[in-house]
Amino acid sequence: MTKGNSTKEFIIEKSSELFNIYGYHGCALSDIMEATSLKKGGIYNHFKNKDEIAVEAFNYNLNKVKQRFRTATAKASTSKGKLYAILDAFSSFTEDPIVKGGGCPIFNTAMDATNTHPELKKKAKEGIHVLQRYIEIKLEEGVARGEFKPSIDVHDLSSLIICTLEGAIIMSRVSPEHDSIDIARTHLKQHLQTFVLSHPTTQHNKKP
Amino acid sequence: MTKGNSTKEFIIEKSSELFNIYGYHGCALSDIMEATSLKKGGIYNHFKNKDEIAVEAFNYNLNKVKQRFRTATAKASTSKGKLYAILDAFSSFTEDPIVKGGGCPIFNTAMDATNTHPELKKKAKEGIHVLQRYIEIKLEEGVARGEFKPSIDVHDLSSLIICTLEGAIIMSRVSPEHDSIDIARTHLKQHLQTFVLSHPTTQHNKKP
Amino acid sequence: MTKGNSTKEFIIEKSSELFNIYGYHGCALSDIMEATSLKKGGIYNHFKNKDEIAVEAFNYNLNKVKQRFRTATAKASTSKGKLYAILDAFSSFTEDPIVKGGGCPIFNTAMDATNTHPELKKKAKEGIHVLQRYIEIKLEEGVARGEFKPSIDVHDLSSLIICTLEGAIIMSRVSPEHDSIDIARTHLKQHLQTFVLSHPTTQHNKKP
Amino acid sequence: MTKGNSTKEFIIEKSSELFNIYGYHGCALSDIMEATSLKKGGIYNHFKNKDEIAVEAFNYNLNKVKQRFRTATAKASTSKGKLYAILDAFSSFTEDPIVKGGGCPIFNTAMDATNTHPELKKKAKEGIHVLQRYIEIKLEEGVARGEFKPSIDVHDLSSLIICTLEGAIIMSRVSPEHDSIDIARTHLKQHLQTFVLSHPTTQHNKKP
DNA sequence: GATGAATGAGCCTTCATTCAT
DNA sequence: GATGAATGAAGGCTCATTCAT
Repeated sequence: MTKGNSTKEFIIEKSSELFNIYGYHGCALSDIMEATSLKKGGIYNHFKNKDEIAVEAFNYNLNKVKQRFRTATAKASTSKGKLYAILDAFSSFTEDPIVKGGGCPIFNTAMDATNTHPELKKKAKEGIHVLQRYIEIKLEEGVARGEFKPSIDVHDLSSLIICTLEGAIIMSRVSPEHDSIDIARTHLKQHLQTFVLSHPTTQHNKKP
Repeated sequence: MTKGNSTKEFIIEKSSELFNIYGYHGCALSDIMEATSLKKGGIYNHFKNKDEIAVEAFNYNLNKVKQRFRTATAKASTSKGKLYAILDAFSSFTEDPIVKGGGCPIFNTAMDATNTHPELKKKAKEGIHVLQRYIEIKLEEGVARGEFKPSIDVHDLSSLIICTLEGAIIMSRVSPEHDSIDIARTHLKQHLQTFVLSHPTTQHNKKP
Repeated sequence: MTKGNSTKEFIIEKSSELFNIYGYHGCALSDIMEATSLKKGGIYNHFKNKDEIAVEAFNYNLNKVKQRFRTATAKASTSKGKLYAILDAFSSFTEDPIVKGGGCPIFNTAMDATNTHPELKKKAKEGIHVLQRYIEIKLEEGVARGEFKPSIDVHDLSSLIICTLEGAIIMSRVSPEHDSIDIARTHLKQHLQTFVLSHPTTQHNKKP
Repeated sequence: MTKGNSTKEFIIEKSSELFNIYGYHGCALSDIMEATSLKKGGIYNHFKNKDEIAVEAFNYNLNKVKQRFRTATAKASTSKGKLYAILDAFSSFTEDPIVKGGGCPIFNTAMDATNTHPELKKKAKEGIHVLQRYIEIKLEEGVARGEFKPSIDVHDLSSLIICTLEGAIIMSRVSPEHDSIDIARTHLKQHLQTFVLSHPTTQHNKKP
């Protein structure tokens, strides 16, 4: 990696944190300058404008999210294991944040960019779609493997999983003292046990 | 109400939309000037700074949210009816937005203000707490009335309802073409039927 | 005149000099700030951008040019007198500049804006057209009054007068030690004597 | 010619167009980079700064102007022929521009550099002087050869020719739809016929 | 109560230039 | 001889805020 590339990568890394923390409008170039110890010109040598930095920073964060899910599912051999690993991966966003500022960078960007930055919003939307498709595929595989009931609606179920856990992540971000993410995860696991798994493990979930 | 007060109210109304659409940093005073057809001085006569407008605008939106829940639950006579009305009220955020810009203004503000505006974040957090407490009370009433099982954990259940539906509202805001909010609501109703209601109505939910 | 208007007028006056001296790109807002002792915001309260200042500054200078021609021709009662007054007015640009920086602000702007500022170029072009039309009218009047030969081509003659004198003004601006403007004026007067006036005064022009 | 020299020459060629089109302040180094497909360093290897490029670019254009006059006069054998060729050469600036951007690069630079770039202004002034001297010499030769009247003032006549035609060239640049250059040329030829040539050809010029 | 004029700080971006590689 | 990375200064413009009127 040349010096230029590593500097560019460095700017993206730092910016990816700043944008996740402060949002697009809340993160000024002067913040990036300070975080990177570079001057304006030094930054603009690598990007044609702030938008380009923001987009690349988003891609960087998106990859980190994907990576976390890939790593999590890779460890499991069964579809059930993979599905549970996905739930756990979502939960991990709270204890072990993907990026400084916390929460899920995809949803953070989605919220930040809606109504203010069409290009970034589009990227975030695509990110959500990728995430949902990732879960759908795991569900389809489970059905194909006979682990999950053929009657399940993979679209609806993946949507439900994302909404429930992303909602909980946001709530945890605002109220870290609450256990919203655990509640959400526990609930979803119970739901999967009851309605999705072909051969549910006998267990006693006390939480409704 | 004096003329001054009504002008102030007018500024708050307009600002409440702008802040919900663009966020704190994304909404400039010049936007408020344009929306109100007032000049700088005309606005600063009523507020000491932008923060004060933002806080009052948030309160204004928070009241609208509360009002919608109150109106919804008032129509129902049973606890189950009230609880279902709450779920429907959440869903209504998408078809019939509380405020221009869509979504839930409490969560919108929470996302926008975390890491950027401590005072506003605190207000949003309190708003979420009020919302959760409101649902808890309805659950407690249902238990007291024998409609809901005494075994339910009202804290966990209220948390789950909010996370699931707020997550879905955000997803709908970003991807309006998805039916995430209906999926979430249907799921929660099925869950309530199965695990919360003391005397569930017999019904055949096909969706898992 | 309100304070605002007088400030705006003041900015235009100062800018009209700066733009004539340095051109559009050569005159920075900081120059206008210094010349007016105002800060950026104070200037932008009166104009929406630099272009608007430049256009109004051009109009201001254009009016000064028109005024000089009007004043000059007003003193003469015959068409010949008016025409000669126009030639003298052009010459006066050199000894008694219309605006700081010298030359003719219309042609200065025309040169400055061609290829760099379409809107300003258009204004300058219109200014030249107005100037030419002004001379044409004086020529037509002279023909109508029987002072000028009916055979003259007012378009060609007005074009010739402007080109010759504007060319000389530019040359004087670059080489003030040369008498190019006098040479041009003398030549044109001789030409008018010989070819335009119906009843030329007998005189002995020694210059070819 | 070494590779370095040819690169330098290439930069000058490209820059000479850009400066003629946009002027000194209007032509950024980034424009030269784009036009030459060279990077910053590649340009600064050959010039110590932008000024040096501008000066060499001016010289380059000045040479092209000189060349056009030399070529034009070389074809004629009589002084009258050479003088008329000079007038035609001026006119050719409009139909067949010396350099992209049109007009006369000497006067373009003179207008651009007055008040903004002393060194460049001095070069332009020298260029005008060279041009005037060139015409004076042709006039003197004509007198010596008995073609032109001995009474003519070569200084005044050369000044008149330049002013008239350069003024017309500028006017053509701003208003290409006008025939200012033809009007100017026709006028000057008639003037030469009448007042300069020792043995004028009988002809009937209809234009005054 | 509302205006308009003014400010200072900050915004994103481009400038010409330098220099190690 | 050419590059790419970096800089400091300056570019035009918008920000939230103040205050005399």
